[in-house]
Amino acid sequence: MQRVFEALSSSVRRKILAYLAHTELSAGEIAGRFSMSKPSISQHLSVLESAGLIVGEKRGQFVFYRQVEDSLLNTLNGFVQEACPVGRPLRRESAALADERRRGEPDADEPEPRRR
Amino acid sequence: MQRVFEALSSSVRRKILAYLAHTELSAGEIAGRFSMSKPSISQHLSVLESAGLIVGEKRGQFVFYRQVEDSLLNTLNGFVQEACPVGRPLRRESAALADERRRGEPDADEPEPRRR
DNA sequence: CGATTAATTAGGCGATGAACTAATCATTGA
DNA sequence: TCAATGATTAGTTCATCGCCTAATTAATCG
Repeated sequence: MQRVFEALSSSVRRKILAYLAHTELSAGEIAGRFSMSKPSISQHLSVLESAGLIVGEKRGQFVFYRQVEDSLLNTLNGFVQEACPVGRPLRRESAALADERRRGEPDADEPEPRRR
Repeated sequence: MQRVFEALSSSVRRKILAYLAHTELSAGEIAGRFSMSKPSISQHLSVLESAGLIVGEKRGQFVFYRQVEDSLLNTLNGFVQEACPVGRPLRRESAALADERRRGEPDADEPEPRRR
């Protein structure tokens, strides 16, 4: 999940995903759509691939990239469920928190007190 | 949109959102749950607020933060529409989710990011 | 009015990210 | 086999991020 959000934090990478939304493209074809060096784009592609958002397949001289459809949706879905108010049954932590707040009782979750 | 994804790229900030999923909390209450200085948390809160994901309201001595519910969902929705290969799978996923929720099904746990 | 508590601002510092050029690897085709 | 093309790896530079401590602003209370 960390890698996915990190990957999505770049507008270039989001744009690449948009380019790959409906077709596969070779690394060069992708790079050709940006005013940026090919190695830089290659780096972005590798970030996206590490995040499991796209996959590259080498065919002959070219590497064709395409989206891994499931993972994007699953990740967003997972996040929404965790952090969205209207999302479904509360994550334990948050539920406990809301509950505890109702009682006005503090608690130590994972943090340790900090000096100052 | 840029700011939103930037904000979400930090696990600390995502965790803050999770804490605020079902209740509001003061800056200090939030900071108390992390082993990190208050100024650092304050900075994270300001990033989240700049992204329009949360809002802080000063009441007396305290600043209470809560989520801005709409914007998070709208942003994710906008991105999904733009970058997802098909609109269909989303609906199917959503339908399955709703269905599953109707049955009171426990959730699949957080998937671990894959190695590569 | 001080003193205390909550929170933010300011400034500094190390780590990380993102870009480039140059070099290398792999495949194709004359 | 050798030149050309596609792509990645290596190595460098520069800006930004994220954390810290110290100082400042704002509100509460004796």
